[in-house]
Amino acid sequence: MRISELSRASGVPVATIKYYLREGLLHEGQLTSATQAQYDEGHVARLRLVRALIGVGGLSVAATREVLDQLDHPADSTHDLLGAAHRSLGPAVDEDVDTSAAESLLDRLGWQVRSADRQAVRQLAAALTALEAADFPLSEDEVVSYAQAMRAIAEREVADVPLESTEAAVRYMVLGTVLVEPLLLALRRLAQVDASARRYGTR
Amino acid sequence: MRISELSRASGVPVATIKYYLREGLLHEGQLTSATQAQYDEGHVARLRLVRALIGVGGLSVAATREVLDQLDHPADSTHDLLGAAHRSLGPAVDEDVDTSAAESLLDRLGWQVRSADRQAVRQLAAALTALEAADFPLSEDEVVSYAQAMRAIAEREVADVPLESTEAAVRYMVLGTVLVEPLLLALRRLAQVDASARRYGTR
DNA sequence: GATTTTGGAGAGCGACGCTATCCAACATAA
DNA sequence: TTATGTTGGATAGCGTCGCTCTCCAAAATC
Repeated sequence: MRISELSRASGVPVATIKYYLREGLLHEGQLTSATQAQYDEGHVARLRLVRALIGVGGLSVAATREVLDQLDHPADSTHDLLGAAHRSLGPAVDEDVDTSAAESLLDRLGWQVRSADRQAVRQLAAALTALEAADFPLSEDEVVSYAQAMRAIAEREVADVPLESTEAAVRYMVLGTVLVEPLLLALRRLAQVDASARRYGTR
Repeated sequence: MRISELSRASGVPVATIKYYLREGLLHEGQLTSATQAQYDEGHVARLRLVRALIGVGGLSVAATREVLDQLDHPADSTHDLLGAAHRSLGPAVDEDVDTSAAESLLDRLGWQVRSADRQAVRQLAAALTALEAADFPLSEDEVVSYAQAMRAIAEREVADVPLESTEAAVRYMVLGTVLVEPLLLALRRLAQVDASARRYGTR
Protein backbone atom coordinates (compact mmCIF):
# COMPACT_ATOMS: atom_id res chain seq x y z
CA MET A 1 0.00 0.00 0.00
CA ARG A 2 1.45 3.35 -0.98
CA ILE A 3 0.80 6.61 0.78
CA SER A 4 -2.01 7.74 -1.49
CA GLU A 5 -3.78 4.42 -0.96
CA LEU A 6 -3.26 4.74 2.78
CA SER A 7 -4.79 8.18 2.52
CA ARG A 8 -7.81 6.83 0.67
CA ALA A 9 -8.21 3.89 3.03
CA SER A 10 -8.08 6.07 6.13
CA GLY A 11 -9.68 9.27 4.92
CA VAL A 12 -6.67 11.26 6.13
CA PRO A 13 -5.02 13.63 3.61
CA VAL A 14 -1.55 12.69 2.38
CA ALA A 15 -0.05 15.90 3.75
CA THR A 16 -1.47 15.12 7.16
CA ILE A 17 -0.12 11.57 7.09
CA LYS A 18 3.31 12.97 6.32
CA TYR A 19 2.88 15.36 9.24
CA TYR A 20 1.95 12.52 11.60
CA LEU A 21 4.99 10.58 10.39
CA ARG A 22 7.19 13.57 11.16
CA GLU A 23 5.57 13.94 14.58
CA GLY A 24 6.12 10.28 15.35
CA LEU A 25 2.45 9.38 15.68
CA LEU A 26 2.77 6.82 12.92
CA HIS A 27 5.68 4.47 12.30
CA GLU A 28 7.28 4.79 8.90
CA GLY A 29 6.47 2.42 6.10
CA GLN A 30 8.86 -0.15 4.71
CA LEU A 31 11.06 1.66 2.22
CA THR A 32 11.34 -0.19 -1.08
CA SER A 33 13.30 2.53 -2.82
CA ALA A 34 14.26 6.14 -2.31
CA THR A 35 10.80 7.34 -3.19
CA GLN A 36 8.59 4.42 -2.34
CA ALA A 37 7.39 2.88 0.89
CA GLN A 38 4.90 0.20 1.74
CA TYR A 39 2.18 0.68 4.34
CA ASP A 40 -0.14 -1.97 5.70
CA GLU A 41 -3.33 -2.50 7.67
CA GLY A 42 -1.45 -1.66 10.84
CA HIS A 43 -0.95 1.84 9.53
CA VAL A 44 -4.63 2.16 8.71
CA ALA A 45 -5.62 1.07 12.22
CA ARG A 46 -3.07 3.37 13.77
CA LEU A 47 -4.34 6.31 11.77
CA ARG A 48 -7.90 5.61 12.90
CA LEU A 49 -6.68 5.51 16.49
CA VAL A 50 -4.76 8.77 16.09
CA ARG A 51 -7.78 10.51 14.62
CA ALA A 52 -9.98 9.22 17.44
CA LEU A 53 -7.57 10.45 20.09
CA ILE A 54 -7.06 13.86 18.48
CA GLY A 55 -10.64 14.32 17.33
CA VAL A 56 -13.18 13.04 19.83
CA GLY A 57 -10.58 12.47 22.54
CA GLY A 58 -9.53 16.09 22.24
CA LEU A 59 -5.86 15.34 22.81
CA SER A 60 -3.08 17.52 21.46
CA VAL A 61 -0.58 16.01 19.08
CA ALA A 62 2.02 15.93 21.86
CA ALA A 63 -0.33 14.19 24.32
CA THR A 64 -1.33 11.76 21.60
CA ARG A 65 2.31 10.88 21.08
CA GLU A 66 2.75 10.17 24.79
CA VAL A 67 -0.35 8.00 24.90
CA LEU A 68 0.80 6.04 21.86
CA ASP A 69 4.23 5.62 23.42
CA GLN A 70 2.58 3.98 26.40
CA LEU A 71 0.67 1.64 24.14
CA ASP A 72 3.85 0.79 22.26
CA HIS A 73 6.10 0.37 25.28
CA PRO A 74 3.86 -0.59 28.19
CA ALA A 75 5.45 -0.48 31.62
CA ASP A 76 4.98 -4.04 32.76
CA SER A 77 3.65 -3.45 36.22
CA THR A 78 -0.03 -3.54 36.96
CA HIS A 79 0.83 -1.26 39.80
CA ASP A 80 1.79 1.62 37.56
CA LEU A 81 -0.93 1.06 35.04
CA LEU A 82 -3.15 3.91 36.07
CA GLY A 83 -0.37 6.31 36.81
CA ALA A 84 0.90 5.72 33.31
CA ALA A 85 -2.54 6.13 31.83
CA HIS A 86 -3.21 9.35 33.68
CA ARG A 87 0.21 10.91 33.44
CA SER A 88 -0.09 12.34 29.99
CA LEU A 89 -3.81 13.00 30.09
CA GLY A 90 -6.20 15.69 31.01
CA PRO A 91 -5.71 19.40 31.06
CA ALA A 92 -2.38 20.40 32.49
CA VAL A 93 -2.83 22.02 35.87
CA ASP A 94 -0.64 24.50 37.65
CA GLU A 95 1.79 22.88 40.04
CA ASP A 96 0.91 25.36 42.72
CA VAL A 97 -2.83 24.84 42.98
CA ASP A 98 -4.11 24.46 46.52
CA THR A 99 -5.03 20.81 46.96
CA SER A 100 -6.14 20.93 50.59
CA ALA A 101 -9.87 20.91 49.80
CA ALA A 102 -9.34 18.03 47.40
CA GLU A 103 -7.32 16.10 49.98
CA SER A 104 -9.95 16.45 52.64
CA LEU A 105 -12.61 15.32 50.21
CA LEU A 106 -10.55 12.23 49.45
CA ASP A 107 -10.23 11.64 53.17
CA ARG A 108 -13.96 11.85 53.67
CA LEU A 109 -14.47 9.41 50.81
CA GLY A 110 -11.80 7.13 52.19
CA TRP A 111 -10.07 6.96 48.85
CA GLN A 112 -6.45 5.98 48.66
CA VAL A 113 -4.42 7.86 46.10
CA ARG A 114 -0.80 7.10 45.53
CA SER A 115 1.63 9.89 45.05
CA ALA A 116 1.97 8.86 41.41
CA ASP A 117 -1.40 10.40 40.75
CA ARG A 118 -0.83 13.92 41.98
CA GLN A 119 -1.96 15.07 38.58
CA ALA A 120 -5.51 13.79 39.11
CA VAL A 121 -5.61 15.33 42.58
CA ARG A 122 -4.57 18.65 41.10
CA GLN A 123 -7.28 18.37 38.49
CA LEU A 124 -9.84 17.75 41.21
CA ALA A 125 -8.52 20.72 43.15
CA ALA A 126 -8.68 22.93 40.06
CA ALA A 127 -12.27 21.85 39.38
CA LEU A 128 -13.33 22.62 42.95
CA THR A 129 -11.53 25.95 42.85
CA ALA A 130 -13.22 26.88 39.59
CA LEU A 131 -16.66 26.08 40.99
CA GLU A 132 -15.97 28.30 43.94
CA ALA A 133 -14.54 31.09 41.83
CA ALA A 134 -17.63 31.00 39.64
CA ASP A 135 -19.73 31.32 42.76
CA PHE A 136 -21.50 28.11 41.92
CA PRO A 137 -22.86 26.59 45.09
CA LEU A 138 -22.13 22.87 45.22
CA SER A 139 -22.64 21.36 48.63
CA GLU A 140 -20.25 18.78 49.93
CA ASP A 141 -23.06 16.25 49.80
CA GLU A 142 -23.51 16.91 46.12
CA VAL A 143 -19.81 16.42 45.49
CA VAL A 144 -19.89 13.18 47.45
CA SER A 145 -22.86 12.05 45.42
CA TYR A 146 -20.91 12.68 42.22
CA ALA A 147 -17.99 10.81 43.71
CA GLN A 148 -20.08 7.78 44.53
CA ALA A 149 -21.47 7.61 41.03
CA MET A 150 -17.99 7.77 39.56
CA ARG A 151 -16.82 5.16 42.03
CA ALA A 152 -19.48 2.76 40.83
CA ILE A 153 -18.21 3.28 37.31
CA ALA A 154 -14.56 2.90 38.25
CA GLU A 155 -15.25 -0.26 40.23
CA ARG A 156 -16.66 -2.01 37.21
CA GLU A 157 -13.95 -0.68 34.93
CA VAL A 158 -11.16 -1.95 37.15
CA ALA A 159 -12.89 -5.30 37.46
CA ASP A 160 -13.13 -5.48 33.69
CA VAL A 161 -9.46 -4.84 32.99
CA PRO A 162 -8.21 -7.72 30.88
CA LEU A 163 -5.33 -9.28 32.77
CA GLU A 164 -4.17 -11.85 30.25
CA SER A 165 -1.54 -9.53 28.85
CA THR A 166 0.06 -6.27 29.86
CA GLU A 167 -0.55 -4.83 26.41
CA ALA A 168 -4.26 -5.50 26.62
CA ALA A 169 -4.47 -4.08 30.14
CA VAL A 170 -2.62 -0.91 29.24
CA ARG A 171 -4.67 -0.48 26.12
CA TYR A 172 -7.89 -0.91 28.09
CA MET A 173 -6.96 1.63 30.73
CA VAL A 174 -5.37 4.22 28.46
CA LEU A 175 -8.04 4.20 25.78
CA GLY A 176 -10.75 3.68 28.36
CA THR A 177 -9.65 6.81 30.12
CA VAL A 178 -9.41 8.98 27.02
CA LEU A 179 -12.18 7.77 24.79
CA VAL A 180 -14.84 7.04 27.37
CA GLU A 181 -14.77 10.60 28.70
CA PRO A 182 -16.68 12.14 25.80
CA LEU A 183 -19.09 9.22 26.00
CA LEU A 184 -19.78 9.91 29.67
CA LEU A 185 -20.31 13.62 29.09
CA ALA A 186 -22.70 13.03 26.20
CA LEU A 187 -24.63 10.47 28.24
CA ARG A 188 -24.92 12.89 31.13
CA ARG A 189 -26.43 15.55 28.94
CA LEU A 190 -28.91 13.15 27.43
CA ALA A 191 -29.79 11.78 30.85
CA GLN A 192 -30.48 15.33 32.01
CA VAL A 193 -32.78 15.90 29.07
CA ASP A 194 -34.64 12.67 29.78
CA ALA A 195 -34.90 13.32 33.50
CA SER A 196 -36.14 16.82 32.84
CA ALA A 197 -38.71 15.61 30.33
CA ARG A 198 -40.05 12.99 32.73
CA ARG A 199 -40.18 15.45 35.61
CA TYR A 200 -41.67 18.45 33.91
CA GLY A 201 -43.77 16.77 31.26
CA THR A 202 -42.97 15.87 27.70
CA ARG A 203 -44.48 18.92 26.05
CA MET B 1 -12.62 50.88 41.16
CA ARG B 2 -10.39 51.65 38.19
CA ILE B 3 -9.10 49.13 35.74
CA SER B 4 -5.78 48.58 37.42
CA GLU B 5 -7.55 47.90 40.71
CA LEU B 6 -9.90 45.53 38.95
CA SER B 7 -6.85 43.82 37.57
CA ARG B 8 -5.31 43.47 40.99
CA ALA B 9 -8.56 42.32 42.57
CA SER B 10 -9.14 39.65 39.95
CA GLY B 11 -5.61 38.63 39.07
CA VAL B 12 -6.33 39.22 35.39
CA PRO B 13 -3.88 41.45 33.48
CA VAL B 14 -5.16 44.84 32.38
CA ALA B 15 -4.53 44.03 28.72
CA THR B 16 -6.61 40.89 29.07
CA ILE B 17 -9.46 42.76 30.75
CA LYS B 18 -9.49 45.17 27.84
CA TYR B 19 -9.58 42.21 25.50
CA TYR B 20 -12.55 40.69 27.33
CA LEU B 21 -14.34 44.04 27.19
CA ARG B 22 -13.78 44.15 23.44
CA GLU B 23 -15.02 40.57 23.08
CA GLY B 24 -18.13 41.34 25.09
CA LEU B 25 -17.41 38.94 27.94
CA LEU B 26 -17.46 41.78 30.43
CA HIS B 27 -19.81 44.75 30.47
CA GLU B 28 -18.14 48.12 30.32
CA GLY B 29 -17.56 50.20 33.40
CA GLN B 30 -19.35 53.43 34.17
CA LEU B 31 -17.52 56.17 32.29
CA THR B 32 -16.76 59.17 34.49
CA SER B 33 -14.68 60.96 31.87
CA ALA B 34 -13.04 60.28 28.55
CA THR B 35 -10.25 58.34 30.20
CA GLN B 36 -11.81 57.04 33.36
CA ALA B 37 -14.34 54.38 34.16
CA GLN B 38 -15.62 52.83 37.37
CA TYR B 39 -15.80 49.07 37.89
CA ASP B 40 -17.45 47.30 40.80
CA GLU B 41 -17.69 43.96 42.55
CA GLY B 42 -19.94 42.72 39.77
CA HIS B 43 -17.02 43.05 37.37
CA VAL B 44 -14.76 41.13 39.72
CA ALA B 45 -17.27 38.30 40.00
CA ARG B 46 -17.82 38.26 36.27
CA LEU B 47 -14.09 38.06 35.63
CA ARG B 48 -13.79 35.11 37.98
CA LEU B 49 -16.62 33.40 36.15
CA VAL B 50 -15.04 34.08 32.77
CA ARG B 51 -11.72 32.67 33.88
CA ALA B 52 -13.41 29.59 35.30
CA LEU B 53 -15.29 28.96 32.06
CA ILE B 54 -12.27 29.53 29.84
CA GLY B 55 -9.75 27.88 32.13
CA VAL B 56 -11.09 24.79 33.85
CA GLY B 57 -14.26 24.71 31.76
CA GLY B 58 -12.15 24.67 28.63
CA LEU B 59 -14.54 26.87 26.66
CA SER B 60 -13.42 29.06 23.81
CA VAL B 61 -13.94 32.79 24.06
CA ALA B 62 -16.83 32.55 21.58
CA ALA B 63 -18.53 29.72 23.52
CA THR B 64 -17.99 31.65 26.74
CA ARG B 65 -19.77 34.63 25.24
CA GLU B 66 -22.75 32.47 24.29
CA VAL B 67 -22.93 30.94 27.73
CA LEU B 68 -22.78 34.35 29.37
CA ASP B 69 -25.47 35.62 27.02
CA GLN B 70 -27.74 32.88 28.27
CA LEU B 71 -27.04 33.84 31.85
CA ASP B 72 -27.73 37.49 31.05
CA HIS B 73 -30.84 36.95 28.97
CA PRO B 74 -32.37 33.66 30.12
CA ALA B 75 -35.14 32.25 27.93
CA ASP B 76 -37.98 32.10 30.40
CA SER B 77 -39.23 28.62 29.73
CA THR B 78 -38.25 25.68 31.87
CA HIS B 79 -38.90 23.67 28.79
CA ASP B 80 -35.97 25.11 26.90
CA LEU B 81 -33.64 25.23 29.83
CA LEU B 82 -31.49 22.27 28.89
CA GLY B 83 -31.55 22.93 25.20
CA ALA B 84 -30.27 26.40 25.93
CA ALA B 85 -27.63 25.08 28.26
CA HIS B 86 -26.42 22.47 25.82
CA ARG B 87 -26.68 24.47 22.65
CA SER B 88 -23.45 26.33 22.90
CA LEU B 89 -21.53 23.65 24.74
CA GLY B 90 -19.36 20.71 24.04
CA PRO B 91 -17.18 20.00 21.08
CA ALA B 92 -18.86 20.88 17.81
CA VAL B 93 -19.71 17.73 15.92
CA ASP B 94 -20.14 17.24 12.21
CA GLU B 95 -23.72 17.54 11.07
CA ASP B 96 -23.42 14.39 9.03
CA VAL B 97 -22.36 11.92 11.69
CA ASP B 98 -24.31 8.68 11.66
CA THR B 99 -26.58 8.75 14.69
CA SER B 100 -28.33 5.42 14.18
CA ALA B 101 -26.28 3.56 16.80
CA ALA B 102 -26.87 6.38 19.26
CA GLU B 103 -30.60 6.40 18.54
CA SER B 104 -30.94 2.69 19.12
CA LEU B 105 -29.04 2.99 22.37
CA LEU B 106 -31.43 5.71 23.50
CA ASP B 107 -34.32 3.44 22.54
CA ARG B 108 -32.93 0.60 24.60
CA LEU B 109 -32.51 2.94 27.54
CA GLY B 110 -35.98 4.32 27.03
CA TRP B 111 -34.70 7.85 27.10
CA GLN B 112 -36.73 10.63 25.58
CA VAL B 113 -34.74 13.24 23.75
CA ARG B 114 -36.39 16.22 22.20
CA SER B 115 -35.30 17.40 18.82
CA ALA B 116 -33.81 20.47 20.46
CA ASP B 117 -30.98 18.32 21.72
CA ARG B 118 -29.70 16.88 18.49
CA GLN B 119 -26.31 18.24 19.47
CA ALA B 120 -25.99 15.89 22.43
CA VAL B 121 -27.15 12.95 20.32
CA ARG B 122 -24.49 13.79 17.78
CA GLN B 123 -21.88 13.96 20.51
CA LEU B 124 -22.94 10.53 21.71
CA ALA B 125 -22.77 9.21 18.16
CA ALA B 126 -19.31 10.71 17.67
CA ALA B 127 -18.08 9.14 20.91
CA LEU B 128 -19.39 5.71 19.92
CA THR B 129 -17.89 6.06 16.45
CA ALA B 130 -14.53 7.01 17.89
CA LEU B 131 -14.50 3.99 20.18
CA GLU B 132 -15.21 1.76 17.25
CA ALA B 133 -12.65 3.44 15.02
CA ALA B 134 -10.03 3.02 17.74
CA ASP B 135 -10.91 -0.67 17.85
CA PHE B 136 -11.74 -0.37 21.50
CA PRO B 137 -14.16 -3.11 22.46
CA LEU B 138 -16.98 -1.71 24.58
CA SER B 139 -19.92 -4.05 24.92
CA GLU B 140 -23.43 -2.71 24.81
CA ASP B 141 -23.82 -3.78 28.42
CA GLU B 142 -20.87 -1.63 29.39
CA VAL B 143 -22.33 1.35 27.61
CA VAL B 144 -25.65 0.78 29.34
CA SER B 145 -23.86 0.59 32.65
CA TYR B 146 -22.25 3.96 31.97
CA ALA B 147 -25.62 5.32 30.98
CA GLN B 148 -27.24 4.19 34.20
CA ALA B 149 -24.55 5.81 36.29
CA MET B 150 -24.99 9.08 34.43
CA ARG B 151 -28.74 8.78 34.77
CA ALA B 152 -28.43 8.55 38.53
CA ILE B 153 -26.40 11.73 38.47
CA ALA B 154 -28.77 13.54 36.14
CA GLU B 155 -31.80 12.53 38.18
CA ARG B 156 -30.43 14.23 41.25
CA GLU B 157 -29.27 17.25 39.32
CA VAL B 158 -32.65 17.85 37.77
CA ALA B 159 -34.32 17.39 41.14
CA ASP B 160 -31.94 19.97 42.59
CA VAL B 161 -32.62 22.68 40.02
CA PRO B 162 -33.70 25.76 41.94
CA LEU B 163 -37.11 26.73 40.61
CA GLU B 164 -37.69 29.96 42.51
CA SER B 165 -36.36 32.04 39.64
CA THR B 166 -35.54 31.50 36.01
CA GLU B 167 -32.17 33.15 36.47
CA ALA B 168 -31.20 30.75 39.21
CA ALA B 169 -32.41 27.76 37.24
CA VAL B 170 -30.55 28.75 34.10
CA ARG B 171 -27.44 29.48 36.08
CA TYR B 172 -27.63 26.12 37.79
CA MET B 173 -28.01 24.18 34.58
CA VAL B 174 -25.55 26.12 32.46
CA LEU B 175 -22.75 26.29 34.99
CA GLY B 176 -23.59 22.82 36.27
CA THR B 177 -23.13 21.46 32.80
CA VAL B 178 -19.86 23.23 32.08
CA LEU B 179 -18.08 23.31 35.40
CA VAL B 180 -19.09 19.94 36.78
CA GLU B 181 -17.64 18.10 33.81
CA PRO B 182 -14.00 18.49 34.83
CA LEU B 183 -15.02 17.56 38.37
CA LEU B 184 -16.60 14.33 37.17
CA LEU B 185 -13.60 13.38 35.05
CA ALA B 186 -11.16 14.03 37.88
CA LEU B 187 -13.30 12.03 40.28
CA ARG B 188 -13.45 9.13 37.84
CA ARG B 189 -9.69 8.98 37.59
CA LEU B 190 -9.26 9.08 41.34
CA ALA B 191 -11.94 6.45 41.81
CA GLN B 192 -10.07 4.23 39.36
CA VAL B 193 -6.89 4.65 41.33
CA ASP B 194 -8.66 3.80 44.56
CA ALA B 195 -10.48 0.81 43.10
CA SER B 196 -7.27 -0.46 41.62
CA ALA B 197 -5.40 -0.05 44.89
CA ARG B 198 -8.07 -1.92 46.83
CA ARG B 199 -8.25 -4.69 44.28
CA TYR B 200 -4.60 -5.27 43.66
CA GLY B 201 -3.21 -4.33 47.03
CA THR B 202 -1.76 -1.11 48.29
CA ARG B 203 1.86 -1.99 47.65
C1' DG C 1 9.94 8.80 -23.71
C1' DA C 2 6.32 11.43 -21.31
C1' DT C 3 3.56 11.82 -17.38
C1' DT C 4 2.43 11.00 -12.74
C1' DT C 5 3.45 9.70 -8.10
C1' DT C 6 6.45 9.24 -4.27
C1' DG C 7 9.18 10.35 0.15
C1' DG C 8 11.07 13.98 2.33
C1' DA C 9 11.80 18.57 4.04
C1' DG C 10 10.58 23.38 4.79
C1' DA C 11 7.81 27.23 4.76
C1' DG C 12 3.33 29.09 5.14
C1' DC C 13 -1.47 29.56 6.92
C1' DG C 14 -5.61 30.49 9.61
C1' DA C 15 -7.50 30.38 14.06
C1' DC C 16 -6.97 31.45 18.83
C1' DG C 17 -6.02 33.80 23.15
C1' DC C 18 -3.83 36.95 24.54
C1' DT C 19 -0.03 40.91 24.91
C1' DA C 20 2.52 45.02 23.66
C1' DT C 21 2.48 49.64 21.84
C1' DC C 22 0.83 54.10 21.19
C1' DC C 23 -2.03 58.03 22.04
C1' DA C 24 -4.23 62.02 23.92
C1' DA C 25 -7.15 62.93 27.87
C1' DC C 26 -7.21 63.07 32.30
C1' DA C 27 -5.98 62.39 37.51
C1' DT C 28 -2.83 63.05 41.19
C1' DA C 29 1.10 64.77 44.21
C1' DA C 30 4.48 68.38 45.03
C1' DT D 1 1.24 74.84 38.30
C1' DT D 2 4.04 71.74 36.95
C1' DA D 3 5.73 66.99 36.76
C1' DT D 4 4.47 62.32 36.76
C1' DG D 5 1.60 58.62 36.14
C1' DT D 6 -2.72 56.32 34.78
C1' DT D 7 -6.71 55.64 31.91
C1' DG D 8 -9.82 54.14 27.89
C1' DG D 9 -9.49 53.01 23.38
C1' DA D 10 -7.66 51.32 19.17
C1' DT D 11 -4.39 48.57 16.49
C1' DA D 12 -0.83 45.57 15.59
C1' DG D 13 1.94 41.83 16.91
C1' DC D 14 3.12 37.27 19.10
C1' DG D 15 3.42 32.32 20.20
C1' DT D 16 1.22 28.01 19.75
C1' DC D 17 -1.23 24.63 17.25
C1' DG D 18 -2.74 21.54 13.67
C1' DC D 19 -2.36 21.16 9.66
C1' DT D 20 -1.52 22.37 4.38
C1' DC D 21 1.18 23.89 0.43
C1' DT D 22 5.23 23.93 -2.31
C1' DC D 23 9.14 22.20 -4.12
C1' DC D 24 12.46 18.61 -5.37
C1' DA D 25 14.70 14.80 -7.60
C1' DA D 26 14.08 9.87 -7.83
C1' DA D 27 11.29 6.48 -9.26
C1' DA D 28 7.01 4.30 -11.11
C1' DT D 29 3.64 3.96 -14.70
C1' DC D 30 1.60 4.63 -19.11
